[in-house]
Formats: sequence, C-alpha cells, structure tokens
Amino acid sequence: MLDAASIVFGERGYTGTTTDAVAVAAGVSQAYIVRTFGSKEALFAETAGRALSRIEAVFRQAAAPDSSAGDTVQERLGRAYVDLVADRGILLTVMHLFTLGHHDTFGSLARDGFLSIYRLLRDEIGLTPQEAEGFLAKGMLINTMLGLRLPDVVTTEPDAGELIACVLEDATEEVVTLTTGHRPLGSAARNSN
Amino acid sequence: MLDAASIVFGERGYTGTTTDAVAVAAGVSQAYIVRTFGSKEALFAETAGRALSRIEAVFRQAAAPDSSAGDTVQERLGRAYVDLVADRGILLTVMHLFTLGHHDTFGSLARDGFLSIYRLLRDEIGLTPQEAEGFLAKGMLINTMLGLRLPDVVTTEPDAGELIACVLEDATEEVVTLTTGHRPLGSAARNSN
DNA sequence: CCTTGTTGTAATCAACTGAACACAAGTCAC
DNA sequence: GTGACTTGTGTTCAGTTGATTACAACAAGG
Repeated sequence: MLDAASIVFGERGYTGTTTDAVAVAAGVSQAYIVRTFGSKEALFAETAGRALSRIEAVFRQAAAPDSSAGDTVQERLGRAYVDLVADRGILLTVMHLFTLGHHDTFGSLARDGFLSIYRLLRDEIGLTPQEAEGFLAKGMLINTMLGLRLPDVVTTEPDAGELIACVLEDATEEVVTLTTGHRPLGSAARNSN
Repeated sequence: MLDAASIVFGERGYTGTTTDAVAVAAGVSQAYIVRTFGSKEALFAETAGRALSRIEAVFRQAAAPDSSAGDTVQERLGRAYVDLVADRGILLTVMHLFTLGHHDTFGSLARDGFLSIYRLLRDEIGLTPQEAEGFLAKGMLINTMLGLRLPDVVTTEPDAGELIACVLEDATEEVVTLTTGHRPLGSAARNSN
C-alpha cells in the first residue's frame, strides 16, 4: 500500500491525490486505506517519511567505500542517485513534499527532511558546503526534469535529449529506459555494432 | 487578479488552490474569477504562462550588456534571478507547473516552458549546455528552498542559513529580507558599524 | 461453541468546490 | 431615455472526496 501511495503521490502531489486513487493502485478499497493510516494526512506523512529514509539510506550506503576502489565519493553518489530514479515515486514524492513549506503540518517535516539530507552530505559523507550545494542543485534539476516527464519526449524534442544527456552523462540511457520503457534515441545504432 | 492568482498558486499549487482563495486574495467574488477566465484551468494556464513570459523577459534583459561593463553574463543572470525572487509567486508558480508533467493539459505546457528557458539560455544568451545546466540546477535549488520556506527558519536553523548563504552569496541578505520581512541573522551587527 | 481480534468491503454522509444562473448597477452610444 | 454592453455579486447546484459506520469472512484460543 505504501508503494502504491508513493507512486500516486509522486505523480499528482498531496492535494492532487485522492485516497481512492491510492486504493485503486494498491488494489484495496478506499475505506481500508483511510482506516489503516487514520487519515490522508497520516498516509502522506508516512509515505514521505519513508521516501526520505530511503534516500538517506542510499546516500549513506554510497558513502561507504566498500565497492571497488578508484572512484570518488561524488561518482558513487551520482550512481546512487540513478538507483533512486529507478524506484519510481520516491524522488517525486519528496519533491512534492518540498513544495509544501507553507503547509501547517508538512512544512516543518519538509524542511527537516531537506536539511537532514544536507547534513548527511556534509557531516557524514564529508562534502564541503559548496560540494553539497552542487550535488543538491543537480538533484533538484533531475527531480524537476522527472516531474516534467522530460524523458518521455526525448525522441521528439532534441533539446530535451541534449539537456538530459548533459546532466546524466553515462547514465542517460539507463534513466530514459527506466522512466519510459522505450528505447532512447540513438541507442539502437550504438548498441547494434 | 492575475497577481493574486500567482501568489496563491505559488503557495498551494494547482490542485491545492481553490478559485475562492484566489477571489479572496484578489478582492472579488469567486463567481467573477471563474467567469472572467472561463475555468480554473484557464486561469492557471494564463497565470503560469505570464510567469514564464516574465522569467524569459528578465533573462533576456540580463543578457543585454547595457549595464556598466566588467561583469559577466553569469553575474547579470544571477542578479536577474534575485529580482525574480522579489516578485513573490512567479518562481513558485512555475515550480508547481513543472511538477505537472503527467497532466493532460499542463504537461506539454510545462515541458515547452522549461525547454523554452533552456533554449533562451543557450541560443540567445550564448551559454554552453553545461553552463545552462549549471544555471538551471542552481535555479531549481533556489526554487526548492523557496518552496520549503527555508528563509523563514534561517534564524532557528543555522544549517539553513549556511546553505542559503552558500547558494546566494552576496544576495543572501536581500533574499531573506524579501521573503520573510524580518532582518536576517547577523545583518544588524554587520550594518551597524 | 463462542468470544475476540484481524482483515476487508459496501454504503453512506457531510463538507468542499468549480461552475452556472439570475440579477443589479453603471456606462456608453445614439 | 433607451437599448446594449460591461462589471460584478448572491445563490444555487452537481460532482467529488475524506471520513464514518455497519457488516461479512475468517482465524485463533480456550
């Protein structure tokens, strides 16, 4: 049920999501959703909290240099971010949470979650504030492009493809395939050799 | 009325905004809002379109090197962005638009608007794709922090202040004052000399 | 058997919300 | 002054939505 909620909240945001839509996605009744979590607010709080925890866990794991040496922390963080993209819903749910700063209930939750990630990057992973800023900025740009569904139009909008490739570099194909299901432009020619 | 709509949509997003809330903010009746613009969808389309136009106009103006020489395009663009922050609602309305990629009506409007800004930076202002990416990323980070209302807690959360200062540098004080109305931490000591 | 608790649904309700309608007041042309 | 048009409001309505309640199926324990 939380998985379904994550996907639906990620697509439509908090106010745009009905408990019925989550119920349909989860394959249960709307009444059951509401009774299980108490309210729509509580459901979103739990969904968003889980998404934040997952992001932090993935970053923490990327910080541990247990993988084959030779790559920098930044590179490991970048690959970790691509893994997060695969988990459809998490990044977009958090992005929607970040637009709720004015909300009575979720405002502080959103700020705490954001600052918690910043502290994780700075204190545990050891990035400088400038490095953390750059990483966060790139992440916000990726989240925005995901919210725009820019990968969907990569075949019809060459500029979208250029920008995505510029941001994601080697991970472009993987992300486009993950988020659209179809084969990205030009990959066939490159792979068929 | 569009000014009021921009503020309200920027705070609560498209689905979170009622036509009545816009009407109250504009000082007219709800019926008048709906009849003037035809529908809530049309109102948001016009509000978001105006916000996009304003952003593009400000960037275009920053590109023209009519101001005193010696500063780079990047610096002029940065100052232009701070000007946009002052216009409460514009950046946040556009940010909400950018989360509507899945929407039947606004999805393509959002993608077109975003790509239009990218093309403006690249073709008219002459940034390389990498420079444009960096500028957009920083912009998305600023938008996110505005949506979080991070400047509001700058006095109680030192890390928020650090991050904001890291992103905005010289413009920190100006932005915090603009978005909160109160005096940012430490500005009194620095100004009272 | 029977009580208790869990899992789940159908039906219903009250509040909210976008939209429509009728109508009033003013303005302007002629 | 009178018909037409604009500006604007009060009222009402139908659809949506979060939440509640009553109820069914089922397992477990004693």
